Amino acid sequence: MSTRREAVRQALTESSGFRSAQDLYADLRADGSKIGLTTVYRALQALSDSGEVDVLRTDDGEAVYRACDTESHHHHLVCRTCSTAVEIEGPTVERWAAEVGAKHGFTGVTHTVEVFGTCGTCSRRLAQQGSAQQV
Amino acid sequence: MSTRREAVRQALTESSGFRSAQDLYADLRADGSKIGLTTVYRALQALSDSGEVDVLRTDDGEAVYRACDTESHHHHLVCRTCSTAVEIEGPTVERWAAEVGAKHGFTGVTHTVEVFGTCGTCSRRLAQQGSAQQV
DNA sequence: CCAGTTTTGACAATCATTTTCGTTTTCGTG
DNA sequence: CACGAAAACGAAAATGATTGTCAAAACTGG
Repeated sequence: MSTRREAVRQALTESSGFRSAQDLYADLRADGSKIGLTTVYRALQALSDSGEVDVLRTDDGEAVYRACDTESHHHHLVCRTCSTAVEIEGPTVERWAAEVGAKHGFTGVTHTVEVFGTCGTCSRRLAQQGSAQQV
Repeated sequence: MSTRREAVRQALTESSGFRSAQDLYADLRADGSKIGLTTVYRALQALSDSGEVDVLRTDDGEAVYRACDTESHHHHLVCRTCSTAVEIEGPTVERWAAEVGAKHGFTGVTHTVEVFGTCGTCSRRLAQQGSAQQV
């Protein structure tokens, strides 16, 4: 609804990867916005509550957000270097998780699955830098 | 090596679920130990570096640890209520993750997979409380 | 333009985790 | 056993992301 929240959603949409609240705040300020950090957090909270953005935690516990194309259940293939993410479906995994849960008598089974790696672009760039010392 | 680290490992082994550093610190102090919080963090850091314990992040970003039976790659089926965890293998998932990564040109592909649910014991208890109002 | 509600943002407060740094233990060696 | 270096400790301060507080600003219907 509000303009601010829209601005945050917009900033998030401009990136194909996951961004942290602090990142987005920096982006928006860099673009000249006078938005406050608190508002960015509030907007992200609202957006994730409504399912409009996906959230996940980095290894050091920081929350990162992404505006995905689909709001239906999916997972991500994330580049460790540039953080770009590809949305992936995994019917195989969905079934597997449900079965594993049931087999052990668990109810209300859900799961989190994220795949990490180095995307093609970053792989090539890193390989070049590694061999030719082009810094 | 050190006695303190051994105490932390021990405290962790006594639980079948994931515990946070703060939890373990409280446990140890409750048992009369004079260990410091800093040491608990250091021990957990060392233990996870050496692969002796598994770490994952809760939804609110807190790090939780578990002393698993095997040091080889595996995943967990975790109870949302009591945090008890079962170690699970998922050859299907391993293959799937590798394929997905390769298909999109990613290299050095890894993945995180955790399954959550309510374990049988907790399910029954919650069901009873729900129907009979036995609080 | 006005009273009331919602949104905002500066600043303070939280809380897990990390650093810092002086003290205590552990250990190898003479 | 004694001694000094190195490793381990722990209390307290620092850090950094996130949340709470609260007064000012923007928006609403009338």
